[in-house]
Formats: sequence, C-alpha cells, structure tokens
Amino acid sequence: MNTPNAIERRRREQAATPTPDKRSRRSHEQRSAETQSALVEAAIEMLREVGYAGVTTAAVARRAGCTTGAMHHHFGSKEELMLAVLTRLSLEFEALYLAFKLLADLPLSRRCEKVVEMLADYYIGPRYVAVWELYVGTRCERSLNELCVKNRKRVVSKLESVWLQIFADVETTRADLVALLRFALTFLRSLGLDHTLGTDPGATAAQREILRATLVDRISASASARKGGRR
Amino acid sequence: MNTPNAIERRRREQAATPTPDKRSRRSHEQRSAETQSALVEAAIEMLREVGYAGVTTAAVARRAGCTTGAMHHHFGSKEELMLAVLTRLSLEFEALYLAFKLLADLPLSRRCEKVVEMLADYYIGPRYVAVWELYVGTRCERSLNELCVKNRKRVVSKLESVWLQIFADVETTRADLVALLRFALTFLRSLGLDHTLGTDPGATAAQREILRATLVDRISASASARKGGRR
DNA sequence: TCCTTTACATATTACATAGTATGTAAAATG
DNA sequence: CATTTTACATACTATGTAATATGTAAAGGA
Repeated sequence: MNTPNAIERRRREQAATPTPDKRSRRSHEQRSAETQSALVEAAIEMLREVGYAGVTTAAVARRAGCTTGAMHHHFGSKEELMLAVLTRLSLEFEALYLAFKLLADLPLSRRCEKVVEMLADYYIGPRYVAVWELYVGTRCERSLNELCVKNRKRVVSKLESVWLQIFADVETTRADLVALLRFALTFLRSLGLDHTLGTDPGATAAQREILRATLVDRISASASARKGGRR
Repeated sequence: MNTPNAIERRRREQAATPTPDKRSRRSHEQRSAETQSALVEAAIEMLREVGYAGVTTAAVARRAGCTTGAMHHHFGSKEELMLAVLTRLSLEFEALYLAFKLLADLPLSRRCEKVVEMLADYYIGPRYVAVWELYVGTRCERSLNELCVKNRKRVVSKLESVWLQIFADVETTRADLVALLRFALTFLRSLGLDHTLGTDPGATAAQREILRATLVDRISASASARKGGRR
C-alpha cells in the first residue's frame, strides 16, 4: 500500500527535475549510480534511527524509493550494501584530514581549539551514529564486523598520523600526544551518541567546552615545558 | 542436541552441591528464585556478547540451563525479562552510591580520585555494556526503550545528587560541579564500551589517567578559587 | 494420601526477514 | 530497427524467532 506510492513519487520527482530528459531518460550508468547512492544513503539514515539490527532490506529499499529487487541487483546482499556504507562513511571522515592539515600554521592553542571543534562537530553530527552502529551493531555478523573493525583501525591510525603532523612542534613524546587524541576521541564518541540519540542535546555544549579547555591546557603545557624548564 | 545436555548438566550440578537435599528438593520459592536469577544473568551476559538484537529467548534459556518454556513461565515475554535485567543492573550500580558517601571526609583531591576510580572500574567492568545495550539497543522496542530511558534518567539524577553531597565543600556553582560529573560520565561510557568490546584493553589505562588528572585539577581549582582569590 | 498448584519441557503456530526466481521495460549495441 | 543487456518490480521460498498450547513431574497443602 505504501511501497508503490513511494516508488511513483520518486518517479515523479525524477521526472520533475529541471531537465526532464536527463531524469526520465538516464543512462544505465547514471541510473545505477543514483539508485546505489539512494540505497546507501537510506541505509545510513536507518542505521542512525533504528540501529544495525533494525535495518531491513525492505525498509531501506522503500526509503530509497525502490524495491528489494533493485537492492539485490546492485548489492547482492545486505552485507555488501553495508560495505558500501562503510566506504562512504570512511571517505567522508577522512575528508576532514585535509581540513586539519590546513590548520597547521595557526598558533598552537588556536590550532588545537579548531581541530577539536571540527572533530566535535563531526561526532555530534548525524553520520557518526551510523559509523558506531557499523562497528558495534554488527558484532554478530562475523565477517562484516571484522572488516568494519579493520577499517576503523586504519582510519584511526591515519588520524593519529595527521594529528602528530599538525602538532609536530609540540615538545612531548609522540605517545603523550597520541594519548591526548585518544582521550578526545573516546570522549567525543560518547558525546556524539548522546547528542544524537539522547533526550537533551542541550547538555552537549558545556561538556564540549570542558574538553576544549582540557586539551588546550595540556597541549600548551607540553609546549611550554621545554621553554619554561619545568615539568 | 545441545539443549538437553545443558539441562542435564545443570541438574547434576545442582545435585552435586554440598547439601544434596537443598538442591534436589528445593521449595517452589527457591526454584523460582534460582531459575529467574539464572535467566537474568544469562540475558546480561548475552547483552554484552551479542547485543540486544542478538539476544534470543532460546539462547538465554539454554545458557541458563532451562528452556523457553521456563522463561515464559517466569517472565511472560522477552520484554519482561529485560525489565528484570534493567532492575538488577540499576540496583548494582546504585549500590556504588553508598560506597561514594563513605569517601565524603577524605581530603578533596584524594576523594575525587577515589570516586572517579570507582566509577571507572564500574564502566570498565562487564556489566556496563549490558546497560548500554538496554538503553540504545532497544530503540526499536518503543515501550521497553521508554522505560529504560526513564530509568536511566532516574539513576543519573540520583548520582548527581550524591556527587553534589560528596563535594558539598567545593565552592562552585552546582551547575559547574554537575557539568564536571557529566563530563566524566560521558568519557567513561565510551571508555567502558571500548574496553569491553574493543580490541586492545591496554589503551585504557593512559586515558583513565588523563581523566583522573583533569578532574582533580578542576575540582581543586574550584575549591581554591575562594581562598586564593584567583579564578 | 489425595488433590491442587507450581515449575518446568516439548511441540506447534504465527510472523518477520534475507535471499531467490522470474518477468518486464528501458537503455545500449549492432 | 532488431537484439542483447541492464535495471529494475513482483512473487515466492527458506529460515529464525517470539509466543502459545499442552503435557508432566515435583512441591505444597487438606
């Protein structure tokens, strides 16, 4: 009762775009790309709203404006769809790294502030919950989970490298620097989940501020350790 | 093939305890209490290992050494079992509050250290993941989730009261004090999940230490604000 | 000791969901 | 324009799971 309506709606939407020909008569390549993208996006939204276990192929297809037939045509299995989701989410996160590097020549505390702010914005945003669900919600699906965990390690490891680059001028052991990043990430994970899934997103700001202050303090302290001669 | 063996094993175990009569011939009350407890405990373990969605009534029953028949006899539905789990876990956590209050007359920084240490130990422990799964993994089960969320609010709110009591001598606004607790809890949630579910529990210690230092610093700073006159 | 109640086990049902099989219309190709 | 290939939709199957229905042995009175 709902499904065909959604599909029809999508058809009309597509037909109604500026260049009707571009939509109503698309190449195979375009059709595929658009449908696949819609499926991945729908899956991400559902991961956020109902968690991995709550994601059904039928619901994803409906939300994407197609059917399970299309879904299986493009992805073969739910697992493959989730791998596509993993890829998209990873790329989005790694896109931040470029922005981080651009901050490298700000004064230290400002730089630290900015990086933490951008990280926090990401974790607070709607995408992170989906990432979390991929890593944790797939615990039962052995093979899928293994890939997610492996990917997570890769992404975090890369981020640690970038972090060390950005703060290369801070005079501490690399271990200390990395520990600080890990501390921030651990905190932000939970903050993000709470912000997106919890009942009062208003509580977020104060906690963010404490994190900001803590990191700036510690980074600055490390930096001045040599100069000031204390520690 | 596995089920009857497990049930027989449990029978033998029960028969093999010091006082055979106490086990082989138990009162109805005892039988009920023991079976219910075993079911709740099994459910908690499964919540940790496979998450809420992965918990099946059959698997819980098998692990508890009984069958789904017994499970439905005692709890009526999966939801009711989960409510029993919620109750047990809440009581366990709230038991900590008593211990916290005993610390109230330690010197400030030592007191703060101790409280954070005990909180961290709890979150790092095997129970917290189950709590988390109850709050987050039940998102789809409207009614159950609502109860879990309401309960969480109650428990956290109580903890905030206790926290304010313990640190009543610190000269700051209550809001600042509570913000500090929330910061710690947000961090510890994620740390606990990572420790229990993640691949390297070894990374936990360093992060704990950063939290400890941060809290002690901030609490001490608040306390000396009046005396020292700075801020 | 008989009878009732309780605490289970076993068998069955109803339902949701991932995946398959098949048909069809739209694009690509010659 | 004819033929093939692609991108889907629809219908169906297989499987797992919560819940129910029913049977049985153990406990608790009378």
